[in-house]
Amino acid sequence: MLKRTCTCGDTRKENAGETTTLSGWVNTYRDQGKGLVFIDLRDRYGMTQVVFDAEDTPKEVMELGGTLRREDVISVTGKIRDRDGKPNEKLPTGEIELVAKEIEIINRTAKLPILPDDHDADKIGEEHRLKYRYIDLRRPRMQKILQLRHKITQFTRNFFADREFLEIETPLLITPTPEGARDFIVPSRHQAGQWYALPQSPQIFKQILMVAGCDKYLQICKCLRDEDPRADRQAEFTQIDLEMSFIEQDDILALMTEFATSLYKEVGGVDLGNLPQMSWKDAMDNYGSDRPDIRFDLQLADITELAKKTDFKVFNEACDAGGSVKAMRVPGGAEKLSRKKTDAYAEIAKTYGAGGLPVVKYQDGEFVTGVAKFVTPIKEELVEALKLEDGDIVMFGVGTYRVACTALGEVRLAVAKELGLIPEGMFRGLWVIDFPMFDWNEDAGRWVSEHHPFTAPLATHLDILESDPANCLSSGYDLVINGAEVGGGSIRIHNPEVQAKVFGLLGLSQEKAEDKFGFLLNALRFGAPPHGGIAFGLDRLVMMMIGTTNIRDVIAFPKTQTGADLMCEAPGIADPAQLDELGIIMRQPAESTE
RNA sequence: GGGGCGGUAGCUCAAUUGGUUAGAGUACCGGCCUGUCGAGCCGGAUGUUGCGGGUUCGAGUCCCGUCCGCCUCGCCA
Repeated sequence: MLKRTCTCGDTRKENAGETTTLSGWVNTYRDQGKGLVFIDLRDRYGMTQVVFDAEDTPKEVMELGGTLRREDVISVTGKIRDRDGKPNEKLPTGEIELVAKEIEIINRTAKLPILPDDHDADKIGEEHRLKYRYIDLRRPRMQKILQLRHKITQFTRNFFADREFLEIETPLLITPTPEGARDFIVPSRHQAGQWYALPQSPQIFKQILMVAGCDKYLQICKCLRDEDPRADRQAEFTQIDLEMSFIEQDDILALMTEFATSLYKEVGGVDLGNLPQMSWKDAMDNYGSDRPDIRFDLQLADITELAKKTDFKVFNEACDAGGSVKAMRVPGGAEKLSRKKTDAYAEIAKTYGAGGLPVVKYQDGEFVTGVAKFVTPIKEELVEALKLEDGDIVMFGVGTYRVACTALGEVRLAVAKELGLIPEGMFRGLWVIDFPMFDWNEDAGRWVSEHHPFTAPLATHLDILESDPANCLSSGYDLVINGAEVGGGSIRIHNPEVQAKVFGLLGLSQEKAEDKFGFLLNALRFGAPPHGGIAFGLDRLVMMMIGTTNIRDVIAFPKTQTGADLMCEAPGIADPAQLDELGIIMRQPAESTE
C-alpha cells in the first residue's frame, strides 16, 4: 500500500515542490478530457485537489485517474504544486494541488445509495442516512460533530481530573428498581426467571461511591430508558455524571458554573456570561416553564384574583377548582398576530391540557375581539397589572396552576419564534433551584418525586417533609441554557431515616423499600458523608453547540423512534436455543403466523 | 396508547378531475472536452409507485387494513 505522508487537510503553499502521498475518498471528479482530470480527495482532515495532467502524469496513471468515481478509495503520490493565480478559495488547501505520479486504487465503491455531500445531504431522508450511516458519517458536517463531541468529553475529563475527580465505571447490568423510567431488562442465564436492568443512570452507584470514600467521581456513561423518544431525546443517551462529598449546594453550583462557562468558552467559543439562579416557582410563574428561555423577555403574569371578578365561565371554573389564570402581554401583537395565528396558538395550548387560549386586543383604550366583553369590567386593573399599551394583545392561560403556566409558556415560545424575538447566536443560561420535592400524581393517587427519590429536602424544609409535602422544597437544581435542560442534580439524602421517610411518601412500604433499595439504605447506615452531584446531557451539549435540534445528528449510531438501529437491524430475533437456555418461552403474537 | 405529516428510479422530487408509454434533476454507464473546483456538452440504462386487499372499463391518484420514517401529547424519577 502506498502509505500516506500527510492528510488531505494539511498541505499549504509552503509545501510546494514536496513529494507527498495522500490517501482518502474521491469526493468528486472532474474529467476535462483526455489530458486532464481533477479529483477532490477527502479524508477526515480535509480535502485536497489532485490533478492528473498528461504533461506531468505517467500514461498508465493518467488512464487510471480517468476511471475514478465518487467514493472510490485511493492513495496517490505526487508533487505539490502551487496553483498560482487560480486558488480554490473554498478550501484551506485551495492554494495547492497534488500532481499525480503514482496511484493505488485501494477499493472501488459499489453503486452508492447516498452521497456524503454536505451540499445536498441535508435533503436525504433520514432513513437512508441511518441505514448507510458509514457513508453519512463521511460528510464534513458529521465529522465535525464527532470531533466536537470528542473535544467536549476531553475537556470534561481534563477539567475534572485537574480537580481531583476520579473516573470510575459503574455496572451496566444492575437490578430493576421501581420509580422512574421504564427499564430495559436483560435475562439472567444463571438464575433463570430473574432479570437485570440496564441503568437509567448510575445514580445509586455514584452515591455509594461517596459512601465508599471516593470523594469526587466522574463518569461519561450511557443511560438507558425505555421510553418513547423525541427529536431531542433518545432511549440510549450519554451523561456526564458527577458526584462530590462534603459539599453543599452552593459549592456544586459554583464549580459547575465554572465548568459550563469554561466549556462553552473554550470548546464552543461562546460567552455564557454569569449563570443567575431562579427558583422553580419564579420560572413557572414568569416563564411558564421549569426550563425558561431567558434570551427574550415576554413574561407571564398571574391574574387569578382579577379573573375571579369577571363573569367569564372559563375563568370562573378554573378559579373555583383552585386553578390559575395567567396572562401574557405581547407588545404590538394586535397587528402582528392574525386570527389565524392566535388560533394556532390555541391549538398549542390545547395540547398542553388547556381548554383553549382566550385572547383580547387592546386598542384605542378598549378591549376588542375575543373575550373583550368578559375582561372589560376589569379593564383598569388589567391594564395596570400588565402595563398594557395601545396595540397590545393579551393571551390567557387557564387551568390548574401547572396547566395554565405551561400552556401559556409554550405559547410564549411560539410567539417569540414567530415575532423573531430570539436573538441568533445568543446563549443564555441559568440555574433553576428550589424545586418542589413532590408532585401529586392523580392517576397513581400518590406523591411522585419531582427530581428523584434520593434528592434531599432543603435543610430548612426538613420539618415539613411529612406534614406538608406539597410545599416542601428540594435541593435539586437544573442547568438550563436557551430553554433546554442541559443538566440537573441535587444534594442527596445521606441519612437513612430521611430516605426511608421519602420512600414512605412515595408510597413505598418499608418492606418494599428494603427489598428494592436496601443496599442503598444499608450503605447510608455505615457512615455516609453528605454528598451531592449533577449529570449533564452530553448529547444536548453537543446539539446546542453545533446548532441542531435533532439528537440523532450528534450520535454516531442512533436509533429511530421505534428503537430500531436501521444499520445493524437491531432489535433482532434470538435463536430459540438462546431463549431456551434463558428459560424464556415466547408467547406467539396471534397475528404473526404468516 | 392518542394526534399530525410523509413513503413514486440508487438519491431528491413531479405526475391536472381517476385516463395514452409514470417524468425531471442528480448519481451511474458510454461519448466529447487541457484548468476544473456543485465542471460543462451529447447520449443511454434505471420503477413491485412501501406492502395487502377493495371500488372502477381504468388506480401513483379514491376506500379499508398494515408496515416503515419523522414531528408531537402522554411518558421520560
